[in-house]
Amino acid sequence: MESEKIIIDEGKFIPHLSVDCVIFGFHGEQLKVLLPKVKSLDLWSLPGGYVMKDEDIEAAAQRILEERTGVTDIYLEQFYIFGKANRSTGETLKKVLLANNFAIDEKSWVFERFVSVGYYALVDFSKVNTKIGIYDEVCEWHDIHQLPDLAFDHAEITLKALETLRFMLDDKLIGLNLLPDTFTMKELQILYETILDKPLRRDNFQRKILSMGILERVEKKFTGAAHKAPYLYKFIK
Amino acid sequence: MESEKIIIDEGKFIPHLSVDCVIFGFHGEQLKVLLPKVKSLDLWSLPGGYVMKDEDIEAAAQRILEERTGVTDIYLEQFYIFGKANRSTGETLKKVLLANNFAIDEKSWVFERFVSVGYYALVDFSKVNTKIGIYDEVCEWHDIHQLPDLAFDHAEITLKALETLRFMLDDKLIGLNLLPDTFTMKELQILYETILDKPLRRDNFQRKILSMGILERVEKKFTGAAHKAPYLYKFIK
DNA sequence: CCAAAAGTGTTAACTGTACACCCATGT
DNA sequence: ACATGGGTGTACAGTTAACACTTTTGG
Repeated sequence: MESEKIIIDEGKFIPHLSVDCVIFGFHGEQLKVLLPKVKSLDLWSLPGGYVMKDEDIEAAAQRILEERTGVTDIYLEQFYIFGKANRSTGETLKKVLLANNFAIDEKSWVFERFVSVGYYALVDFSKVNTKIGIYDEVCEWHDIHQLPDLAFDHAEITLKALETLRFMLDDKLIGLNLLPDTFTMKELQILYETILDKPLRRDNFQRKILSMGILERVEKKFTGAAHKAPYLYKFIK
Repeated sequence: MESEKIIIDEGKFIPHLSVDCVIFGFHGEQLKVLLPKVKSLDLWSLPGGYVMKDEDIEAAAQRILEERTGVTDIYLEQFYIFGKANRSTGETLKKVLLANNFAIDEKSWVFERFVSVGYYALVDFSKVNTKIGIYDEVCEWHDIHQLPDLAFDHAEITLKALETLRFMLDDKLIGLNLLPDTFTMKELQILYETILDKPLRRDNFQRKILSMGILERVEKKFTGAAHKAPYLYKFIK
């Protein structure tokens, strides 16, 4: 089945440089990561891409995120640059291109050594419409504790992203980016417990969060359950 | 004075990528940064360089640091990647090359957009023998509070390095890398006060540091001053 | 009226800060 | 002996963690 090959315009991009995104979401009391799977291959990887020659790196990350989630203005943070000379091999990428009927130029930089900028993103799970990329068969959410084998050093990148997320969590209450616009204190607590992977005390957690003065009580949420209705909160400003 | 031009071998390096190092030292109760000044131009910048095509980025940073300080195994940490599309201009570099009798290839990537990986390094001031780079006239220590104007966005990079250093200081007692092998508690305290730019209590500082259990008392240091001789400490392990 | 979970008052434990005193040293 | 700075005991304050009680909801 030889058909016309598809050619990528490598001249548009900064050679040897890529952006990889660890996209976190929260659903069903689980912390999830959005992962595409390459067409025809049993190969999962982080959503990533190249940086255009006149594009800010952060803009490239935003572009890649929008392509996969359909969401604009995503919360994201650069967390590390992965620069080991032997961290990737061109062989894997060649398999990907072959499986997708792309032309392979053996001399291209895309098969050589890569430096990758790691970004982590926090998105409201309910707002995301996952989209597959040009090489992908599917793009799915995976439980952080049950990730498939990942290509290259993407498992290491994911782990470092998670560690950074944990480290930064208290600082700025960034976890809110993973929740819908309004939420109960219980939901926020479960989110924190999930990310930190340890139980928190209900009473003290509530006080600590409220003492930051960045949440506003909106209304009561009647769940139909046989207990006091919790308040809904939203982020101020 | 037209002589034979010097040509750099750009093919050795990853294009559009550079490493910039903020080298911290401590001397005379002042926090210092090591800065080279370009020959014939009134232009100060951070020590930096390119990454060879088969070289780990961190190895590149180590190489750049060794070239300037003569010290091996320097403590260094990657702290940020600076990736704005318009952060540098080729014009400044052209002036530098002109002033140094280097050949200029107008089409070279070195005059285009750069992505720079920022590393900060902590060195024992007394072990450093500063060396000038190929474009430099001098390479000198500058007080962090009295920096000259810096080229490109190097002032911003330096500030971010300092902020990161302050943020990380408590975590791992990394400040020790700025001192000689043995030191008094007073010296360590002054170092911390200098970095954090605020006074600390002598008694509580001593207890806090010792409670970390990573310092060992070595011997007393008789200074010849009319007071109790302080202990010398060294880092355990 | 009861069970379940939300919200809050109170207390205990811990940590960090401040003050004090004693010790060693050279003049 | 005394002035100077190092080392440490202790008390106070502020913060965080633990416990307990009250409130609200639907069965």
